[in-house]
Amino acid sequence: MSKEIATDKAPLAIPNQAAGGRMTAEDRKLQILRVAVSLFSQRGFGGTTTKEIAQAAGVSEAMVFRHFATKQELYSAILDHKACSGDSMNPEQMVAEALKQKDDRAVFEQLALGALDHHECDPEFQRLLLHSALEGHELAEMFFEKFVRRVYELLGGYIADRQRDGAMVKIDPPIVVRSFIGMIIHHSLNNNLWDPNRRLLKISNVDAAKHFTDILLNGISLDAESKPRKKTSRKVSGNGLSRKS
Amino acid sequence: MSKEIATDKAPLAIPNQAAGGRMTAEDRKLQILRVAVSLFSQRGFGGTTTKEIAQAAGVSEAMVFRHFATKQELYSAILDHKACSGDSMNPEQMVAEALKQKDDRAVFEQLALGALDHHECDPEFQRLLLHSALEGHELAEMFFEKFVRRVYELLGGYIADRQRDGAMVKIDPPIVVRSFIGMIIHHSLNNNLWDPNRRLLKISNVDAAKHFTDILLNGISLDAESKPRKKTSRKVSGNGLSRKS
DNA sequence: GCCGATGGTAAGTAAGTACTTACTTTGGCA
DNA sequence: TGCCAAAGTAAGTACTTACTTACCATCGGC
Repeated sequence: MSKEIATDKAPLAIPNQAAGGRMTAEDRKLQILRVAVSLFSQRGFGGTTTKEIAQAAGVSEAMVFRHFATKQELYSAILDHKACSGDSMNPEQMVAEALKQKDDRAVFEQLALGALDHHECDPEFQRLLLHSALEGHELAEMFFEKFVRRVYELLGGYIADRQRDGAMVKIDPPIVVRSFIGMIIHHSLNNNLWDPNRRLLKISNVDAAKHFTDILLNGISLDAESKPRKKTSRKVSGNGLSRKS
Repeated sequence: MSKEIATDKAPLAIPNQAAGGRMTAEDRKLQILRVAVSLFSQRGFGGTTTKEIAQAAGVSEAMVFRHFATKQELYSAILDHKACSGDSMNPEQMVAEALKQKDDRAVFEQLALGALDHHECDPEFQRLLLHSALEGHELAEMFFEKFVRRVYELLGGYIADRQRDGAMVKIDPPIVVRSFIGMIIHHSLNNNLWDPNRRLLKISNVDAAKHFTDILLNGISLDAESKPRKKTSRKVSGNGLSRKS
């Protein structure tokens, strides 16, 4: 009662040909891959059977194994395809111009908007990535090394630069990066996973990017008293646990 | 070659009695539950077999089914136990004092520190919750309703209050909450899932809580020029995509 | 010392599971 | 037209899965 296949016999997402018809090997392989992406992202690797994949693609199980030697190979092919294909976002070129001009607001806002849009139009990717991270799949590690680390270096480097310029407070740059990426990823995760119908917060990506950038750059406090803004890192009083009045 | 049981025959985490010995039903049930928590959090529901659970607990598979009628029931019992037991953190009482005194820094910092510490000493919970959210288990929804929503109401209410006081800029409170929670959860997720050996950022929970609070309250910019701090929500210039010099 | 309740098990079963084999259909082209 | 490589399948195989059944072992009370 819980497991229902998206399509019972009619194949979904046929690249080149009419439903039910015979396809070229390449087209069929791509179609199986796409179907598998959808199922894996919904149920994870262990939760998806090769039979389900075949059914959803409208072919026999043997066809799945003609194109992908093992289920594991199919899974890897998916993550490869997702991670390496052109639709993967490229942070460097996305903010290259803003970086050059040292336009802080544009740097952060564009990065946030790019990530939010990307996650919105390809929510499967985030689920897939989470599944593979939880299952300890090597491809999650690869994504981390090839993408996450790069973003940290890019943004962290820029922040260090701006600190030298005297334009930003001297907090360890990785902490700032983590804070900002945290706002973005967590927001996407909320939209895609926890709260898809936006019960807690309904906001456009553009506005979200703006506000996250606003908060990062300027904070939310207004009373000047609590803002000893100098170039040294601010010291929080004591342990911050019991300040009276 | 990939699946290894934590213990091959010696049971782990025996509550009351020596290994191999006979236990009371209650003790055994609790032990099986604990073992299952560990396995489910590592491999997820679909990725864990009842045989593995039995082996790790040092009993026969039949014992698992004596205490829990089905695998699903065991899973639910785990999430129930995790969500309802006393070790679940209570945000209200955690920051009650700080709220009363309107000590912004203490409110956010204590909440952050509480959450980070909680996630650190019980990393299984976060993994379990993610698995159940991805698998669409009802208990994820329950957690969301009973915990996440409450935090949003608590913090959001406080922020609205402080905005009325003229102490905070007028951004929609849920956005501020999402930003802050995002920093915290994402940081925990990095520590527990993506980067357990802290390659990108090595920082104590106390320091992390301080810095996240710092950033939220004060931002990172130093140049006064870019900070038109008035009580109306700041307007980001144009679309922020191509500002020249 | 034996007895019933309870903790515990060995050895199943039926329904999956990933993956294979031996076979049939089809479309393009010499 | 006829042929053959490639697309496709039905029906397996060997193994694992969640779950059962029928049977022991041990402990406390009489």
